[in-house]
Amino acid sequence: MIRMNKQTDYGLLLLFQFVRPENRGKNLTAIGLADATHLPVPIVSKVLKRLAKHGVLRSYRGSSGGYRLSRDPTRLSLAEIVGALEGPLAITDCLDEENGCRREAVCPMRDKWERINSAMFAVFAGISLQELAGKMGGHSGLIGVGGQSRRGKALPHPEI
Amino acid sequence: MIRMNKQTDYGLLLLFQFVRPENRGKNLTAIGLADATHLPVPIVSKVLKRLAKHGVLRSYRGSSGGYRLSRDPTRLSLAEIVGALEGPLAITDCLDEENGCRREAVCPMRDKWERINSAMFAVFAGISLQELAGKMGGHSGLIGVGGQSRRGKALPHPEI
DNA sequence: GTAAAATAGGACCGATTCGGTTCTATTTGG
DNA sequence: CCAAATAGAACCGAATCGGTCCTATTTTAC
Repeated sequence: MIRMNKQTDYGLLLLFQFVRPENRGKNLTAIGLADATHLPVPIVSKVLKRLAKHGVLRSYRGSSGGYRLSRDPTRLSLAEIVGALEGPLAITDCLDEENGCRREAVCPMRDKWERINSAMFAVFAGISLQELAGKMGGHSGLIGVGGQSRRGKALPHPEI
Repeated sequence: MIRMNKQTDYGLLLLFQFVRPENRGKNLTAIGLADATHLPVPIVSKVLKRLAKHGVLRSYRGSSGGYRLSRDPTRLSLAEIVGALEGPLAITDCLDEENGCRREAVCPMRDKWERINSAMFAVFAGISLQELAGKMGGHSGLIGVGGQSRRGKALPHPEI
């Protein structure tokens, strides 16, 4: 019922690379990351661009360019990352100004969806990239979750 | 990032009808529900069938047949409803026995996704149909949410 | 100042999924 | 036996997804 698309999956794998101690403070390039993760370069590039566009990564052009985290991984939330890769959370036709339902005053669903969505968001917002990337050591906001991507035949996750 | 499809939306609207006091204990038919909700009959029928197939509703054939809730609405969770309409929660290629990632021992994502997924599930499991259908009176598990369906141009939600 | 290395951004395509419709059983009650 | 109802599957167009490719643009290094 909740489906995480593959690019989100790839994106997290890539972001983990940035958290590795030996990579802290370095610019990582699309090619280098593709090599490290064994993912195809075009995909890596596309995902990185998207992350940069939404402020999760900062990009630097030119030779010796690349990407780095826009912030300390303790301050990058899963909500932000997933939001960058999957589009805005909780866009419902109900809430959409243009096509949306014009019967807010009567519609019984609207406020309920809003509340449910906030609860979901809170779960994601409470998990930092650092926690995700870590060895699950320190307490994380994780209560217990399981996730996905449902279509396509995933490339196996390479070790990071 | 989380997207609820339209049938789930319709499904909840339909289920709300079953919770209305004047409908308690009655068989409600697809045609009757379509009329009450102003949704097209085929869609209503399809959604009801799916809910029945997954045990949210119980169906009765023949004339004077119809549907009713399989359980008291206080004991039907949103997790169950959404699961019925959107398919199993948290099916990831990672976890899929057939095509899935064969590197569980190494893969850094698997347990994290599992935990995140469980957290999401817990949010949905903690909300009953009764709470959703209610006037938001008594305390509900809802912390605050907002939701959606992103494609298609939704029919406006009729009053229930 | 020029070449090389890197990102930016969008077009594109096949495959899948989604939303919705329709048709044919099957069951049940009168 | 007929009518009313669900069961279930096939089907179709449209939108989305996963992935590739191509053409700017920017920046560094020489």
